[in-house]
Amino acid sequence: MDTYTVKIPFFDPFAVSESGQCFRMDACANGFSLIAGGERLTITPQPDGYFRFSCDEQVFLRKWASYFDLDTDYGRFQDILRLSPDPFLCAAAEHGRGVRILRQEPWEMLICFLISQRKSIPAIRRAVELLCTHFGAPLNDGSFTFPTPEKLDSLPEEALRSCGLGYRTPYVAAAARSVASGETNLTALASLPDADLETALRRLPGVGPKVAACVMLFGFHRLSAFPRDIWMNRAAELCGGEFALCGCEGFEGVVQQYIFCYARQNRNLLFSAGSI
DNA sequence: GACCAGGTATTGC
DNA sequence: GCAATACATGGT
Repeated sequence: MDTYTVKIPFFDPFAVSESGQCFRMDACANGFSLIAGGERLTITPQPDGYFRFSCDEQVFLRKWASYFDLDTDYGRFQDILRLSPDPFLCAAAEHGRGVRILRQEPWEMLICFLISQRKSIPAIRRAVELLCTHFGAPLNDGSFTFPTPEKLDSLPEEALRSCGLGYRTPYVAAAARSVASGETNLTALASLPDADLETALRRLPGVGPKVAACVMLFGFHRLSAFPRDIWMNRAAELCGGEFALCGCEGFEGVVQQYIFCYARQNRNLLFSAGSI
């Protein structure tokens, strides 16, 4: 088995797996394992900030270095947030220092975040996994890739519904139809400026401001996108209603991920309502 | 068995 | 415009 070991700053696979941006990354015996781009990858943490990946150097450099966004300087984000006037942002950034914005596939992000609305993260993971095991392509280790637009488009809605999609079933079906037919060309959308990309995504039924922002941030690497979810609203209340994001222009989405992880990890501490 | 979940579309004012 | 409401199903 080929492996490649490399030192990566500002990278914590656990933090990434808990960040809610991906739904197919799990803890395993050796560390963490994920499926993306039609392949499984295992990440084994090593001492002193090194990580061992289950692929050779060439594949890592060609594929995974980009996936883990190694060209982006997260140290700069950390430096800026450390000096933020908002103590909540300082704490969130420190807590989330190992989070990176993965460069995931737009199609997969579109479907995952259509499903995500009013579902808990465990429920999202379950629905996504059912979609993959039922309609994805098998890998040699018994797992499955994320299904293609053509595959989902070929299915009766009842087949989609059986994966627990509920009322989101027609949203997923319409997205599959639009992408498979070429009406929505996700590759072409990648070259649009942020505002036009958002407009195009929101033409799809079930894509509102929050889902569009997630697809932009996690699928198109638009780091300015700031998905406003219930965790942002809860956390913002602790900050007097709104976050002080001045100075964070261009990487608001990274800040959002820091806040998301921090708020969820400390839900009992921060939100004493208890029932959350 | 309530209650809530990475929201959105629709309706009514 | 903006507030209220329905929405399928699963996790806790």
